[in-house]
Amino acid sequence: MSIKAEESALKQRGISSDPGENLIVERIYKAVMEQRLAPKTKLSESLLCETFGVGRMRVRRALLLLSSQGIVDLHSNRGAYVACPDKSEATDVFAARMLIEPPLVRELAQNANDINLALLTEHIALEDAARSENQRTEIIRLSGEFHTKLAQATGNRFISRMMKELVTRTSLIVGLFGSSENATCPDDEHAKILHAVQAHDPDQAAKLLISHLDHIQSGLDMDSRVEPKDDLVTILG
Amino acid sequence: MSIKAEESALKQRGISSDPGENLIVERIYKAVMEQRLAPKTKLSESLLCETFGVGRMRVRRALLLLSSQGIVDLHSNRGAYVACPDKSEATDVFAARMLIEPPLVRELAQNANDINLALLTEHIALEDAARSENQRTEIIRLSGEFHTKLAQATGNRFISRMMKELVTRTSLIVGLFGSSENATCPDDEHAKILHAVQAHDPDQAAKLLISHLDHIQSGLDMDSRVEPKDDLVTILG
DNA sequence: TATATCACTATTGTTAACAATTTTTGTCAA
DNA sequence: TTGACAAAAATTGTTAACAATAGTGATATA
Repeated sequence: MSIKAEESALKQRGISSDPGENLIVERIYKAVMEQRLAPKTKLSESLLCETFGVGRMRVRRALLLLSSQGIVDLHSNRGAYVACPDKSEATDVFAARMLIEPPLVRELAQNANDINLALLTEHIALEDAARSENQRTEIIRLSGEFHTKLAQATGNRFISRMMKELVTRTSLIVGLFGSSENATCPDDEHAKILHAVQAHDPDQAAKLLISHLDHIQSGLDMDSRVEPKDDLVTILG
Repeated sequence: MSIKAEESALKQRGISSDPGENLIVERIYKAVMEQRLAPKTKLSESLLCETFGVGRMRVRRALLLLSSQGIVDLHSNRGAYVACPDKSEATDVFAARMLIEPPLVRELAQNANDINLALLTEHIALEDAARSENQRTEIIRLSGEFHTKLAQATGNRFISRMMKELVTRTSLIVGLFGSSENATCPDDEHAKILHAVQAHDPDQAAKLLISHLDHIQSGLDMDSRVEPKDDLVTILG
């Protein structure tokens, strides 16, 4: 299905009236979230044009947007590359999450909205399903998106956007520095956090969240390296 | 001084190797922060091209970046307009700030870095100066930027970016909904917050910050309206 | 006078050709 | 073989012409 077709399909449902580079952005975002696109992978304009069946203008706009979200780096006259966070950025990302997420779940535990909590329960079911079927990329993506959905449950668009950005960065970081074994944290931690939220226990929710983040961070080896690989057309298709 | 000249000047100092639409972005950002650019003001491409002496491409890239930061809204085939937050967005902005800023100043109060605190002291001096000289736009901008600099004092680039975005939005909101009298909060509140931070008193710092935000928010009248006006060339020059 | 329609203008969106830069390739000499 | 240099190719950056759309005003009609 071509981009244009998808776009007009969305338009009919009234979902998107804005330019269609969002689809390119979303696909690359998803590929990064699933760690199918390794850091430093080059995203050449011509390749993306062919892959998505779109003109160069769209691709360039998409790359600019992705760069403003920190997902790709633009090097003048040299093109776009998947962002490659270093140790110091990794530190910042986790520090930021440690700052924001505890008050976030505290807030949720206090002002629980049943509908949104139901969505989270549903999400955890998806995670479990993916885990039991051993779908690596799904597990990775859903695992990150749990935190995004926590933020969405507040109903606050700014908090949602911030968390989405931080989670995406985290995905890059885990891909870069994560030792292969715990790339997938063997998690019921998400479920426990959700339970604490549902039990209206802010302290417990915050405590579990902090140890969850600690757990993820301590599973990183800041001296690992990974090489870009694979075929872009396959990855993004 | 033309954009190109400014840009190469920056380049020489090694500050910016990326495309020069950043300068356009920064100028519009600043104009918004100083409430010289009212919400809904149209930012036409041709006018911006002339104003900044730049091609259409640069302008369009700048507008796209500004839209990704929520500073302008892009309407398909109709152009770019300064963002006009509604009541619900205003609520979200303050809720987000209430969530993030208290832990932020707590963190600062605990891990105070003398150099960064000195910068904040300096900033407050600037605010005082602007106030005593009655420089309206300076006061407004500096007043907002105090919070941005609080975030910068953490040394965490993500926290800084988030706060910068929230503060910018706040500026738009205060411009829209702020009753004219307290457009400038008669502030020693910033100084008090800083003192609490310097005294390593997280609780007090957080408490003062919360009441400060409450103060700003309660000074808003959610039924006000403002009309776009003035000459863009003057505003941005 | 009010309203609807149509042509016109102004503005934005898109494309394709061109320019500039980087990367690669090939050649030659040490 | 290695290194430096130069030409060629590939890629990105820019510009300008063209297409499409929305806004404006005039005209005609009820």
